[in-house]
Amino acid sequence: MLRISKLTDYGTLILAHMAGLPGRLHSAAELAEALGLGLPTVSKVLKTLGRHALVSSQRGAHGGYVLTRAAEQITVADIIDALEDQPFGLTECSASAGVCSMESDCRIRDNWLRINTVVRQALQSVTVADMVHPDAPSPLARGLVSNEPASHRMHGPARLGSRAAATSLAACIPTPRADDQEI
Amino acid sequence: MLRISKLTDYGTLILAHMAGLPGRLHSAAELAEALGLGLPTVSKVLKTLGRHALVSSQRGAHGGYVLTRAAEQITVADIIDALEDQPFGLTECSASAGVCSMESDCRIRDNWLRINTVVRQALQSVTVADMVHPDAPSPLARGLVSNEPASHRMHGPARLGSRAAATSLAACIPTPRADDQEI
DNA sequence: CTATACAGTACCAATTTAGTACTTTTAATG
DNA sequence: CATTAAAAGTACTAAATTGGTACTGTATAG
Repeated sequence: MLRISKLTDYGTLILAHMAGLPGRLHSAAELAEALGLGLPTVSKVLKTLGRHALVSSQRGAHGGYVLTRAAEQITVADIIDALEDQPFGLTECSASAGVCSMESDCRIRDNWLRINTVVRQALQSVTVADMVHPDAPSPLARGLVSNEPASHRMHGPARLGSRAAATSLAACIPTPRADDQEI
Repeated sequence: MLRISKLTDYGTLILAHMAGLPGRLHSAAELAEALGLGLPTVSKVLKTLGRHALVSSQRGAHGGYVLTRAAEQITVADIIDALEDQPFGLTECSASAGVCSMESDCRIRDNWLRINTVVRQALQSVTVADMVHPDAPSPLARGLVSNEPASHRMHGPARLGSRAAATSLAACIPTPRADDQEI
């Protein structure tokens, strides 16, 4: 139904909460309490996030979890990759391969692959840090086209400068059409 | 799991196939045969598409379905809206309202709303016609930034010229980050 | 008036997802 | 070194969603 799973949603909540008090250890119990979620559930999410190296854990008494990277460097796409078990892709045939039945030479598939790319890029453009800071407008809102990206965006590795011309999603409004309805 | 349902996928196949032979009536049986799908399933999809006015039906002997609009004016977003029963939105709280439990003042939600918008725009930018024509590169691929949009794109209503500066999704590569992994 | 084809409803089966329980391992601390 | 706090791992149950089918009704062409 084109939804992320609840666990993934919890993941964003948990990481955002942890990002609010950086450097500190957060026990699963503390997070469950703060977010109003069940302890086993929070625990499960954190374990998975740990397995994907988004948080690291300290076992034993006074243990807990910490973010392994700065909140600015954890994207929504990362969280989805960690918590959704199937590989990313809006359709089965575009996520995996060779499942498409027949006919139409599957030009369709090519289009899904492209759509996937765009969707994924949208998800990669939002970080946990964006979720936390109330003041800073989200990257989707602020005009990133101005060649001065938000400062906290600077210390990520691999910022392909080559595509600097179009870093804004807000500015990226593809031609809307006919029955433009509310979201 | 961030997937569209199979029925929605079938919907794109069916509509694309119909778009290949425009003006003609297509019976559910014919489509099922051509696409290698079960007749009841195809029938179900077509009924739903009919209810959402993407196809119209002719009952009785030699009846069948036709597209109600030009293939250029049916977007992937339209198909999703018709066939997925829940309202569009990547998270429950961003699709509906007032389900968010507590805490964090839900700045999170705002961000999801924005992400939704971008994703939806991507889905709105691809039409059934794009799925069919093998030669014409998809709008996601071709550089729409060039101020001459593909001709078939012209007869849609409401083409907000004001945003003409950035009509390309391909050009819209938001700053990629750290662990850029394959899709 | 019969055959064909859509319309609607309801149902069943299978998959996915969410949440829970229980056991094991690790580390801090008195 | 025993106790306690906390994560790790595994497995299971229950609920929700999805996909597919069956059956009954209605319209139309010939």
